[in-house]
Amino acid sequence: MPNDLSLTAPLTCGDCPIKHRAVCARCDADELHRLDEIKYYRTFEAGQTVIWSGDKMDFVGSVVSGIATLTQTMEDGRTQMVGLLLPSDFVGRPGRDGAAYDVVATTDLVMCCFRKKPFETMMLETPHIAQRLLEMTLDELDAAREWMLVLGRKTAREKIASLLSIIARRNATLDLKPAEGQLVFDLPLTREAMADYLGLTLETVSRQMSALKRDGVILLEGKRHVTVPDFTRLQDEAGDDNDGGWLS
Amino acid sequence: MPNDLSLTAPLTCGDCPIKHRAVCARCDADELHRLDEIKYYRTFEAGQTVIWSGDKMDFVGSVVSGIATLTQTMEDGRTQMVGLLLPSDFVGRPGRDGAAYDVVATTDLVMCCFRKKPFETMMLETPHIAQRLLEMTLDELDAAREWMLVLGRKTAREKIASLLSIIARRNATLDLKPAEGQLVFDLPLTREAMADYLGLTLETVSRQMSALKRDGVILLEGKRHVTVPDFTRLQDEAGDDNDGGWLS
DNA sequence: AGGAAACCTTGACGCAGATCAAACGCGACC
DNA sequence: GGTCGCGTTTGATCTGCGTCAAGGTTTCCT
Repeated sequence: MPNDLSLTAPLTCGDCPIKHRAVCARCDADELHRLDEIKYYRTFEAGQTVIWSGDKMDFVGSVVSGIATLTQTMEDGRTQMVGLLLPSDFVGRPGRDGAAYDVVATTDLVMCCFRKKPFETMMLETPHIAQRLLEMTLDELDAAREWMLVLGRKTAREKIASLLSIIARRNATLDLKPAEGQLVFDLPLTREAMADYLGLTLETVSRQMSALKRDGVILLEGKRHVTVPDFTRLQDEAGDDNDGGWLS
Repeated sequence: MPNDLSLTAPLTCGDCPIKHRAVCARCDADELHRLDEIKYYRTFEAGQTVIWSGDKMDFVGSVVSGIATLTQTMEDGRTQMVGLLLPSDFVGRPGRDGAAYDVVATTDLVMCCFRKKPFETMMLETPHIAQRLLEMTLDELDAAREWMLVLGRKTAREKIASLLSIIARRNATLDLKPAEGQLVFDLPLTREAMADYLGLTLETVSRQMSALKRDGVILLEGKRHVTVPDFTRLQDEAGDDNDGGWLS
């Protein structure tokens, strides 16, 4: 039950400097070597756009470090974030030429890219890669659908809680203070980016963050440093899609 | 640019009685034959639940006729539809045992099913199937993300327009009256199901339908028979994600 | 035909969140 | 130090949609 908008195991490749959270058991040395041959790295500064929606996209790849967002924009300027790319997440779509969304680096970003054509031909030759990619895509689909529930049916406070849960869970290994059952992390998003993700305005996000702090649900030091209760740890049985349950 | 929550080309199989909207060019007779060997049909009545979220799911398959919905429900009863399954759409997830959503037949429904285990082993042996499935899943992902924009940023009126557009486009070949640039079809959803899809209440859906009718944007005969302007035909160049543009 | 159960429409009212507006904190740069 | 710009907070007000409630239609059952 992937509760996370971008919780997908990465494609493994030879010498990427990230610690992959999951490894594809089926990959053998040959495939890794061949992936290494067609890959290269790109770096972006915070705020830079990686790809514009509609642009020709000649690579696929995954995030090595930093954070990027996928957003859609309407003609009148309303925007909705449709995905959050954290380290090890995959971007791009074998078989499609144009990008479907804007991809923007919200922090400094390093991506491990594969040129699309050779990647595609390799996919045709090595079934494992297509199967791995299918698994990852299905996880993303689950995550997108879970987010539809958040967008369609949750209150502002619940939306914030859902987002903080996701980010906290992804960063858990880095910043966990296990003794206290709390997760501590730095928000990698501005209030505006949070609002774009949650289908809210930045003012509402700010107000609800203040409210959660006032109510003692979360701790805020400065604007970005957050402490949230770790419910995956404290009450693990209930399972399901209660997003922490930390609302009143 | 798939503008449609469930616009995916089907997996081909030998003798399904549906007219597949797209055919997998790579499938050869062998594969079709093998698919035929492990498949069977199931029928459901309107209102029946195909699978409950969390249940063990021992098959995958696609819709032959009728309409089904994928919905998620929170503990307190709030529900959000996360997918609409029209004829030729695929359900199920090779590699996962439990169903992630409730699947409910909203009309009488015929499904063409494949037992999951043999389907999976076949997928391992025939790469084309995994690749076809990947394409379909990527289309679904695009559709889900487009729906996130609808849920997060559109007004009630726009949401209704988006939904009617999608259904009209899927049914276009059936009910098109090309001379007049209009699409005519019968709504296969109750007001409540529409509300669940759009993140609204059924009252709001009803009011907005009445308003669109009053404003002359759509025609309603009875509660279900609808005529909408066909903007994909009238103003095709602008393209993009203007959902018909029939507001104001 | 009568009655019940779905399904749909319409009205009155209230509230969550949007909008408009002002001001604060903080780092960067002169 | 001053001031510019950006991100953020907070307040006042407005409004779209939810909520509650009543009544209408259609279909189906006895």
